[in-house]
Amino acid sequence: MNDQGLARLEPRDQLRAVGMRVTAPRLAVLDWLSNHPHSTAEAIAAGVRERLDSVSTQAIYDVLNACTRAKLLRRIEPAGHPARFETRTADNHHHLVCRMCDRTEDVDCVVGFAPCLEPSNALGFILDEAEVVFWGLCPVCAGRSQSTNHHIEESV
Amino acid sequence: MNDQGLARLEPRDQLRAVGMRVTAPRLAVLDWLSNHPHSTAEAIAAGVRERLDSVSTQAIYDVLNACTRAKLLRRIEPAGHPARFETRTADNHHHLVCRMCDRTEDVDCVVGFAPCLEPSNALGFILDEAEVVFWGLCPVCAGRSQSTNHHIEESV
DNA sequence: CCGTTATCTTGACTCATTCCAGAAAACCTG
DNA sequence: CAGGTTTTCTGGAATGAGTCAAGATAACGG
Repeated sequence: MNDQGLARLEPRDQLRAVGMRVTAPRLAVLDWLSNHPHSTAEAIAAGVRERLDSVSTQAIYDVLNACTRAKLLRRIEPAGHPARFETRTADNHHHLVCRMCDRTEDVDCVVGFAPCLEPSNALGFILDEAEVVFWGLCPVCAGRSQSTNHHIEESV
Repeated sequence: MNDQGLARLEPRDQLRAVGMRVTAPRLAVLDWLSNHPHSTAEAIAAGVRERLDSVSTQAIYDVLNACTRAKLLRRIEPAGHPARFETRTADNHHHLVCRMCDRTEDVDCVVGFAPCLEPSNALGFILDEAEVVFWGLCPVCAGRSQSTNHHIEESV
């Protein structure tokens, strides 16, 4: 079973495939994330509690850590933000993050499969991952900040 | 005065150039960082206290934040690690981080000046920075982990 | 040298996350 | 499908990195 295959399974079978026990909190977390990628632990906890009505915060963190270790989830940690999680683990894709509203979106590799995985000079390091975060403003915030600036300019 | 020029000035003159007051904690932090790039706030505090014998932790954070805002310093925050600071701010270079010992080194842009600053599809985001972190093992840790594995294989 | 204003000190506090010990539940086994 | 093992979950305390706030101190501009 390769990673690509794993992603197509139901949460229940994904857990079985990596030898993890099937529990309600795990199913709920995986299910929530498949519909709400890039959620924080807090948002996931809120979503999971909507349908399980009682899950400890610690359980959420345990589930996220166990699934990340088992490669069912991927954790991203944009500078200055709490960690976010996603179910898309099969490829080394990257992220766009809005500096204003924190909206986070996927972007495919810039150059073929592993972009930039060969830096100009690796100084002897043995690399296993190239993590790329593009920072900027999402279309909504870009529009808003422009109109805000406009407003400020007018009122000065 | 452009950014390249700033970098060549003494700390005292860098501060003056951006209109900040010259204080002992600021001089000590800038001086320490020019000799110890990629230090954490804690390491910087320790270094600064060696020659100032009394600086509050809050002062260290204030200095780091003020200088980062003024672009005299750049802050990098590798996932799962406390923030690190460096004086090299004139270019958009990237970093190698060792997963084992946290050693952090600079690498130049992979492709020309702003590598990857154009993702395949920016989804309408207006980007201002492409942050790249290469994760792996530094030469020392790679050597050590290889000999460790060897040892394990032998002992099994 | 003085006044203004930025900076520093001290100490409380937040946030995201982890650690711990015991209770509960999932899986294997017969 | 009951019993035993082992993993996972609960509840509560604790951690690390960093921020907030109020008053004391010290840079700079005149």
